Amino acid sequence: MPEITLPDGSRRQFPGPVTVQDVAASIGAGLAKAALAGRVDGRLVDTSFEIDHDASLAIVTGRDEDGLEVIRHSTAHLLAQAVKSLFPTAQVTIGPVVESGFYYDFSFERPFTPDDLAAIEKKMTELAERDFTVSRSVMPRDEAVEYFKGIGEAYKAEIIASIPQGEHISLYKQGDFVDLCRGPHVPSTGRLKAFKLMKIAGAYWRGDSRNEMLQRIYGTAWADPKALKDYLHKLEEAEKRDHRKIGRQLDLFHFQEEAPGMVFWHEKGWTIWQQIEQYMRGVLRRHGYQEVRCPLILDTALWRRSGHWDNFKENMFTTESESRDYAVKPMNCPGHVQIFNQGIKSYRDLPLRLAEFGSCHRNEPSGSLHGLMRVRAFVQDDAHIFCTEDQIQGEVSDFIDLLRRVYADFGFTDILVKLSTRPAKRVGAEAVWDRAEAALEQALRDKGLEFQLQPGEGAFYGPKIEFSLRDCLDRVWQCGTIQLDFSMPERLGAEYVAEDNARRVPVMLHRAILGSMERFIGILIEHHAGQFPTWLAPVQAVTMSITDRQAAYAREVAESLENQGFRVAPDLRNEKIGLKIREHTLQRVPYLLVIGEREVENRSVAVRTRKGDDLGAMSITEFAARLRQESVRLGSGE
RNA sequence: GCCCAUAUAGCUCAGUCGGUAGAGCACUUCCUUGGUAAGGAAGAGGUCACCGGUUCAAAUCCGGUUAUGGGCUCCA
Repeated sequence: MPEITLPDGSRRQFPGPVTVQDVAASIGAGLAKAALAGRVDGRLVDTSFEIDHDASLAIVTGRDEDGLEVIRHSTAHLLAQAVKSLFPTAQVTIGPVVESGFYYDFSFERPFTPDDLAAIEKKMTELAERDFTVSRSVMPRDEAVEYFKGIGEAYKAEIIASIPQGEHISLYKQGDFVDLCRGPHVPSTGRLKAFKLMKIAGAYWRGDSRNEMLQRIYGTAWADPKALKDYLHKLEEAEKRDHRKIGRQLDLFHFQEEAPGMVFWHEKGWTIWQQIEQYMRGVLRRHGYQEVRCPLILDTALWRRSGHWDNFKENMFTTESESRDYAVKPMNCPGHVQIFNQGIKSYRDLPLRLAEFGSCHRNEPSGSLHGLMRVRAFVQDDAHIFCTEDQIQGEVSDFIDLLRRVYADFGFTDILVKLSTRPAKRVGAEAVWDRAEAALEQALRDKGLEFQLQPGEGAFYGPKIEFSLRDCLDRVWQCGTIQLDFSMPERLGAEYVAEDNARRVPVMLHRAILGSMERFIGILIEHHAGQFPTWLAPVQAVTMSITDRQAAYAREVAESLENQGFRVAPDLRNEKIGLKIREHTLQRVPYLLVIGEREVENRSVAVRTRKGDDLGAMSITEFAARLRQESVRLGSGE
């Protein structure tokens, strides 16, 4: 006599074992039709799952996050079924759910083409309409290995063989297609009615670049056609915010073939850069940093001592002169240690914070370059803090606070935080790593910050906290970071005189707030869709004459505002005011100042915003006050 | 680096079966002096990414290189 407790707290008695489907049907026909899965005592199960004891149950439909996940997972199976049906020699591997969709990796003798993709999608629709029942069965591991070997699915057999012996594994069958899967799945393929295959890509078997390359098909799936349409529309909108597109439209920067992964900054893009750099200088000044500047190339011997040569020599640019070998710096830290090493440092000098807008070059893999986000030549807002072990906690804590204030000034509040711990390839003693990792974790916990743990993802010299932001397509890019380093100071001979007159090696913290200027500007462009806040806008206002008779006054107003430190340009062209408004609006200039006979007479300007709001006529002084209020470099660290 | 795709005017793109390249916008000149998102006319502009091959003939077909895009791997 199982008693089922539903999410609203109501209870239902059943005379004997019941399935999730039965319970849904007992509540209502509509729910029975919408049920995709169930959550029994917290565990996600198929609608065919039989409940034989008192339990809590939530019916999962397409409206739940869980339901959407089930739909996506089942659509991945539908994809595999379609591929096997059209291309019987293709072998299936894995097909998980990802953000807003799913993918499935196949091994096949030739690459899939866009035509194949269309044919596969058509076949999927057909298979969905035939409404195959999706049924679950269980098999001992060894039997499953033999089964998949028997039907020629070598990859599946390999995956199952890596599951511990003696365990039972579950299989799902729809039509004549059988796949290894933990489930749950939709009751039948007819429940899948809003999906689209998005793209074909290569992916290594088991994510290892030494393995063969499989063919990955990405798709998206939703509870209903409207949700699918909304999603596709959202993607189109996101494309309009692409920083590469806006960079061209707003004349901010360009790339060209002779300098792959290296940016040509145009005046307007460089103006934004300068605003950010000046803002950051203010931040550094108020927070006890000294700004320095080191050589761009250094003798290879120094990179050998720092350990970078062993780890990254294939990604470093090198040059040679008068039989001396140099490497172009990929990092600023060895340079900063050289500055620290000048003169004798006392514990009284610590913490010593050296900052640099450090120009770095890294020969990144050609396939990884991506607009401003991943480049080969970039500038880090880098700094290294030399301190004692006792000072770590406070420095890390202060840094996190500072970073969050700076990000807020740029309009970012949604920050992803990750803690990365010791990698396989590393330097330094285990006990040192233990302390370093504990220190970072403690700092995060003290702030009550949610973070994701990434075991094995740390730098070779120490663990790190990463702060990431998302681009217009929700791709995640690391920006800020703080990394502990107990190794490099020793390798490069840094030391200070302690209170007891002994020589000690300082701890070094590597940290960047924005990360790389290039990447940060890329994210900033997408975040604001090119509509930069006034304090960052390359051109803050344009004065526009209506006829040639107002040219002198329009020029005078622009000059007056320029002299007050604003970025204002006159547009005196012999064009209609409508055209000027259109062009400068498209250029996302925050304020458009219309100047006709009336304004000349009153010594005023008629102000229009890029959003189309008419603020009416005001005096130059009044407008300047408004501009001034919006142009102050924001408040970080005040 | 690996897989797939793409490369035509400053930008966005068209170019069928291989027969010496086209549109819109932008640009230049002229007309127009017009009050809140495109006034009109004329003109100029291309070694079809680069190298090689097939062919009487290549933007077009084939091979290679480079770059870009989407993924994968990597990311101090």
